[in-house]
Amino acid sequence: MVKQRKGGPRREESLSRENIIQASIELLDSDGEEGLTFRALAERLATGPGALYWHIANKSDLLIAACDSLVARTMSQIPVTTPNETIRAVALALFDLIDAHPWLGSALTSSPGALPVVRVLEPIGQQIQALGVPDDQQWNATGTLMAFILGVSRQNAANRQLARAKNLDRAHFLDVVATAWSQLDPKEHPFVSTVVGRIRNHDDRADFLAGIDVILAGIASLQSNSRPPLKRQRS
Amino acid sequence: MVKQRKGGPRREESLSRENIIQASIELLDSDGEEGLTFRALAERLATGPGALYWHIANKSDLLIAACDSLVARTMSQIPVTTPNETIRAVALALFDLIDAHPWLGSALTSSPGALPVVRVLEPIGQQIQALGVPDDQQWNATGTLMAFILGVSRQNAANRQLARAKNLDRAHFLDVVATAWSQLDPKEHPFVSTVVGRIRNHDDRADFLAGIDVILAGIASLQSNSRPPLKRQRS
DNA sequence: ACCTGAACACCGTTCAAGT
DNA sequence: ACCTGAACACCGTTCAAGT
Repeated sequence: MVKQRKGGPRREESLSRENIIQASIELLDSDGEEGLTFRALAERLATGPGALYWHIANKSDLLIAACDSLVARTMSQIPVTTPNETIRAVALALFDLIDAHPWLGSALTSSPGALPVVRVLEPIGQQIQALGVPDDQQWNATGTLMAFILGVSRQNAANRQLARAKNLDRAHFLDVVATAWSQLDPKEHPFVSTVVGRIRNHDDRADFLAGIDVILAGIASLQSNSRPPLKRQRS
Repeated sequence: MVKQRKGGPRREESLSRENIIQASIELLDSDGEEGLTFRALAERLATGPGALYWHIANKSDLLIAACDSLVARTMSQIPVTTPNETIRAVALALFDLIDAHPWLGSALTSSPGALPVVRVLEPIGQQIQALGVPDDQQWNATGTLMAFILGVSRQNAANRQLARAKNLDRAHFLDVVATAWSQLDPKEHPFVSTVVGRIRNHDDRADFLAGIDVILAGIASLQSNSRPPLKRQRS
């Protein structure tokens, strides 16, 4: 709406990488992932689309930078208590962050080895080390947790964006799924039939925490057994 | 290349939904996710882009249909043995399928309650029931497994598509990540520093199976809550 | 009923030209 | 050094017009 240029030659309002990143976050939060276009961003910053390319490499670069800005701030605020509690805190913080900014989901997916992912992987790995997990199992334990945390958070974000794109609220979204599932043949879908009733009032956040606890229990039980409890024979 | 029209008026080659879906799969497999455009698809089928809309609703509809075609075939071929072995077989089959067709990753993400997901959820839930997990924990156990399986498979697919887009093979891709991680300050990243050496030769498939076993162990240990979990797993 | 293909309303990115 | 904005090479989707 208001073009900053009008007011006067304030140096602070000139284009900069940080400037552009913050404007991108606002745009992504207000208009969703497909709301971030170079034209819309340029208009908000009262410039032309080409000018942005002086400060950022491309759209992927911009998305990762916007993502890292939020992830860095969030992860720096996690209190460290016991290992399991800290892992739960990191997991929940990321879940809530992605829930509040669904576009983070795809940003994290498309930059697997980049800084944002490291900011989550590192504290979880440290707590796995603090739990006393043997060296050769640390990667397995941490990777499993990490995959679960990112997987759930991203699917949650995707659901939210999907509902938004179709102009459905959460209740309607779940209703569509529940209705579809209840029309399946119960003989062929005994499991889905038994859980379909719980779909409408389930709590994504509670389910997420329960999953974290299943994995933490698995990590603990693999350690406490002197012999490997789940020996695989063949694929 | 060859326009079917030339040959003659073969009725079998006229446009149909099934026709379009199979051509889409070929296009997605050969050219990747961004290779599927209505113009390219129309050219391959020797027609115009508008004609496709007579048979399919939109691009999302097309992607889900193509996805379901592959998932249905794969899931129908899983042999049912013991619960844990069957769960591993389902998980591995989906992992390998998405690995071979990375575009399945986004197709599954963008249709959470749809048929393709149900085809995986149902057999896993059935085996969780067969394991004797109590009713009120079945959703938790199945959902945790499902989230992990889809999460890992999708990230794997995303990595593959990322590497493809940058014209990197797997070795180079891992090298980029390993190099970036080894340049981080080891004091601030004690965990990442210890695992960076194993990045270049890790096996995604083996890591995936190890994660499945962690979760299965967690499910087993949560069931026998009071006693130490020394139950034999081969049922 | 089914197909055609031009047209609409967009994209990300580039680049000669400006200051 | 930094910005402008037209231009390029695309998209998904629509729709009047054809058969």
